[in-house]
Amino acid sequence: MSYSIGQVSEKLSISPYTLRYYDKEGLLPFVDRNDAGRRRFKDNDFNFLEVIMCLKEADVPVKQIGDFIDLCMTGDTTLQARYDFLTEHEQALEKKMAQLQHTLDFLRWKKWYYKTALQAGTESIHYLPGTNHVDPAVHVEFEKLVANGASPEELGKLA
Amino acid sequence: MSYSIGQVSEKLSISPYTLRYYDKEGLLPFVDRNDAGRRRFKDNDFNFLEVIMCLKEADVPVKQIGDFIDLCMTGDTTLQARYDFLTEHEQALEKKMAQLQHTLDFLRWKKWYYKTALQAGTESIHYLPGTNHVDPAVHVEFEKLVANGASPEELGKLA
DNA sequence: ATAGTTTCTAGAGCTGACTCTAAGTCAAGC
DNA sequence: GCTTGACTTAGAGTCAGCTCTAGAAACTAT
Repeated sequence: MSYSIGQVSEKLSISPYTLRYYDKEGLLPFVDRNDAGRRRFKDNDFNFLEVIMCLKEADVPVKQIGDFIDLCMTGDTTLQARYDFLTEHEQALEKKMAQLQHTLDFLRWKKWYYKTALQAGTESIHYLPGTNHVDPAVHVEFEKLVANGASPEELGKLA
Repeated sequence: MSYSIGQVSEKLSISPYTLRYYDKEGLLPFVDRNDAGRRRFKDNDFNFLEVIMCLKEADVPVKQIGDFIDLCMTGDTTLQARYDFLTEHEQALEKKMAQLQHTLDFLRWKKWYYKTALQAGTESIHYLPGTNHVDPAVHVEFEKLVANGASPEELGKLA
C-alpha cells in the first residue's frame, strides 16, 4: 500500500506545500518516488511522520528534527544518540509544562482580580487609596486564599 | 521610584530592543516619559509587564496582547471583556497543556523503543521479520505495560 | 569641559516556518 | 486526442517577532 502526497496531506491535515518543504529540509529522506518522480509514502513512513509531528509539537526546530531523522537513517550505531536526543527534549518539555502551569496560575489570579472587580463594579477597589496603582496587598490576599486550600481555578470562576 | 529602559531590561531579562518594539506595537501606553523624551517606568508598570510576559508565555500574539492593554487603559466599562479575554486564553492554555502531555507520552514511548533496542544492540528487534519496517505489535506491547500500571516516564528510563 | 554610556527614532535586516507561483509533467476520463 | 486535475521543481513572497544600524540627543563621571 502506498500514498500520494495529497493523500498524506489529507490524512495528517498538513498541506502538500508543507510536506514538500519538510522534504526539502531533509525531514523525509525515507520517502520513495515512482518512475515519474512522484512521492510514494509507505505505511512505515507514517511512523516517521508521527515522530516528526511529535517533535514539532514539542517545539523542536525543523533543522534539529532533520538531525534526528539523519540519525535514524544511519542505523544502529546511533541508537544511543537518538535516545539522548529524545531525553533532552523530554526534559525541555517537562520544564516547559512546569512553566505553563505557572502561567496558568497567573492567568487564574488575574481572573480572580477581575472577578472581584466586576462584583464591585470597579477596578478601583484594588487600588491604593487616591491612586490608580494596584495595592500589592491584593495579590497577597489571593495567595492567602490559595494557601488556605482554595484552588486558583475555582477562585477565578464567575458565580 | 522610576526605572530606565535599561534597568527594566536588566530586571526582566528582555532586551531594550524588544521593549521598544513592544512600545511601538502599543503594548506599553502606560509608560511615562521624562522631559528629554526618555521612558520612565513606574513600579506599577511592572504589573502590566508581568501580564504581558504571562500572555507571551501563553503564546498570545503581540497584537492581541495590545488589544488587552487597550481594554485595561479604557477603564471599568471593559472589566467583563478583560475577564472574558483571560478565560479564553485560560482555556486555550489548558488545551495546549493536555496536548503537550500527549506529546510527552509519545516521547516516552519512543524512549522505551530505543531503550529496548539499545539493550538488544539493534533496532531490528522491533522490525517485522525480513523487513526494516516497525512491527505495530511493538507499540501494542508498550501500551500493555502502561495499562498494567507502569508509568511511561519510568519505562523510558535507561537502567 | 569632555569622554563615555545610554537613550531616542526611523527604518532596515534577519530568522523560521511556511505558503504560494510559474512552468512544466503525468495519469484518467470522455 | 484532449482536457482536467494532481503532481513536480525552483524560487519568490509572507508573516511574526524580534534585532540591529545610524545619527542625534542627553545623561554620568572625572
